[in-house]
Order: sequence, then structure tokens, then C-alpha cells
Amino acid sequence: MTRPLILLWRNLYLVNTLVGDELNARLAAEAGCSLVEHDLLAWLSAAPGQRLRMLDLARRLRITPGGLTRVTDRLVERGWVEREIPAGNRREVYAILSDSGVAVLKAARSNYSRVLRETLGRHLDEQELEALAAMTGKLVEGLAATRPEPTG
Amino acid sequence: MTRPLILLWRNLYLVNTLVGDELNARLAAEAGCSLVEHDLLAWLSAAPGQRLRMLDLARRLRITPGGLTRVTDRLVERGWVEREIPAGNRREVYAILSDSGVAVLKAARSNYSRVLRETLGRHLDEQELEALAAMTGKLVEGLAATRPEPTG
DNA sequence: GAAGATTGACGGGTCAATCTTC
DNA sequence: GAAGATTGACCCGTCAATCTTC
Repeated sequence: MTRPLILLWRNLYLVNTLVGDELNARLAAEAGCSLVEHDLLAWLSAAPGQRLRMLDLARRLRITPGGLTRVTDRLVERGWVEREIPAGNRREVYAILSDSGVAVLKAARSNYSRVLRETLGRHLDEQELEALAAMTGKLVEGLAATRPEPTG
Repeated sequence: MTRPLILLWRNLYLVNTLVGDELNARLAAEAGCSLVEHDLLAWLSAAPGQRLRMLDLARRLRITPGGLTRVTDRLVERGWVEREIPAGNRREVYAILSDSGVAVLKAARSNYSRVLRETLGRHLDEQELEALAAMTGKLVEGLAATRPEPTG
């Protein structure tokens, strides 16, 4: 019987869309960016030299290279990210976090955290959160191993 | 500190996309439909008379009325769903599962269940699944209460 | 010729405006 | 005039083809 699995999947799906929608809404309203855009800035911020090669960035964001080109176009246009082609290998393109990108990320981050506290944080106690993190972590490991996707 | 919340959110997000992508891929390959399309057929199948008013269906699928019109257009074109305007109230439109829709759903369902067993089912034991379902269920309840969305 | 990024065509949805029926 | 569905304009991403550089 796969009934319990279906119910579990539905719960996971609902949590994801409810929280994701809220993140998108709050980020759009308070920081002027979408969720992927926040994630992109965050990945750059965490990377050495605040820069990442396009293909690596695409894998981290779990979108296609073509998709990343578009997202990056938007962020470049707003001045939050810059492109750079290294002299050594002119096939590659690096995305680099700009100063105003740092500022936007800072504002976005506080809203991002706040939404997580108001959603995931509000309805579960310390222990439950830990257990939930542990099990979903185990699940992610298993799934990543089965369906080998690059370093996330 | 919101660090644990961020990690939890990332896990939830990853599980959702890994499983969702797999569902979409398998359904497209084996049943010729997408995940929302499967869900639409499934909701109709579960409804009394295998029919639902457009607006109610949109809420269950968590998409906008405009979006549903498009999805429905595709399914009507394939002959899996029919539209009907009730004589009593000609403002409303009902989506109705057709015979070939039933057949497609049957094929889609087996693949759907199989993917869930191969992903969620494969990496957690009975107890873990139960605990995970319980906590995500609690979370969904809490979130639904906070952000009042219609009957799902 | 293969690696890497971008582009064009498109799929799939949102949003605001519109049309019909109550 | 409000309820309900649809349409037009558009946003965001995918996919396959293309262009450049190694």
C-alpha cells in the first residue's frame, strides 16, 4: 500500500509551496528580488572572492545553464552582479557579486530569515525541528546518491 | 540563530525538487502527462460524479483560475477532460473526467506510486516515514491556519 | 571536436482586464 | 454590480541549436 507515501508527498509539497510562496512574496515586497535571485546572491556571497563560474552556479541553484543566463541578465541589469571573462580561459564566464549586490543581499537576508522563523519556526518545537532536519537530511543524501546530481 | 531553519528549509526544498522532477520525468515518459496534469485528473477522479467546478479545482491544485484554464485546454484537446456548463447556472464551468481520462490516470497512477516508493520509500524505514508524515502534517496544519487558503 | 555560455522557440504559469451570466 | 471563467500581456525557466574558445 502506497497510501502513506502519497500523503507524505502531499505534505512535503504543501510545505514547500506555502513557505516558498511566502518567501517570494516577502522578498519581492521588501527587497525587490525573487527567491532564486536571493539564492544566487547568497551563493556568490559564500564563494571565495564572491565569484562563481556560471556552470557551477547553475548546478548550485538547480537550474539549467540557459536559465541561469537569464537570471544573471536581470541581476546584471540591476547592477547587483557583474560578469567577468578570465584572461586565462576565455570560454568561461564568472558571476561576481557587486557592492550594491552585497547591500541588497543584506536586506533580503533579514526578510528571508524572518519568514523562516514565522513559518517553519513557529509551528514546531526545538526537538521536532531537529528530528525533521535529520530525516529530511537523510532523505536528501539518499536521493542525491541515487540520482547523481553535482555538488549542491 | 536561524541557521538550523535555513538548513531545514534547504532540505525540504531539495526533497521537493528531486522527487518532483523525477515524478515529472517519469510521468512524461510513461504516461504522456505532467505532474499537475496527473493531479488534475486525480482530483476529478476522486470527486463525486468525476466532476469539479473550475474555481474549486484551481484551489485544490493551488494554481490561479487563469492557469487552470490553460491546463484544462490542453487536457480537453487530448480528450481526457470535458467541459460542461450546467443549465442551472450558466456562469459556471465544470471539468469532467472522460473515459480516456480514466485510462490515462490509471497508467499515470502506477508510475506515480512507483516513483514515490523508489524515492521517499527507499531511504526511510517505517517508523521514520510515520514520524516524518506526522511532523510535516502538523506543519501544514499550522501554516494553513496562519495563511488561510481554501480547502485543499 | 569538446567545453562552456548564450540564444530562439516554447511550456507553463501569473496578473489584470474583459466578457458573460446571475 | 458581483460571481465566475477566459484572454492578452508578460515572467521565468527549459530544451535544442548555435557561437566562441580551448
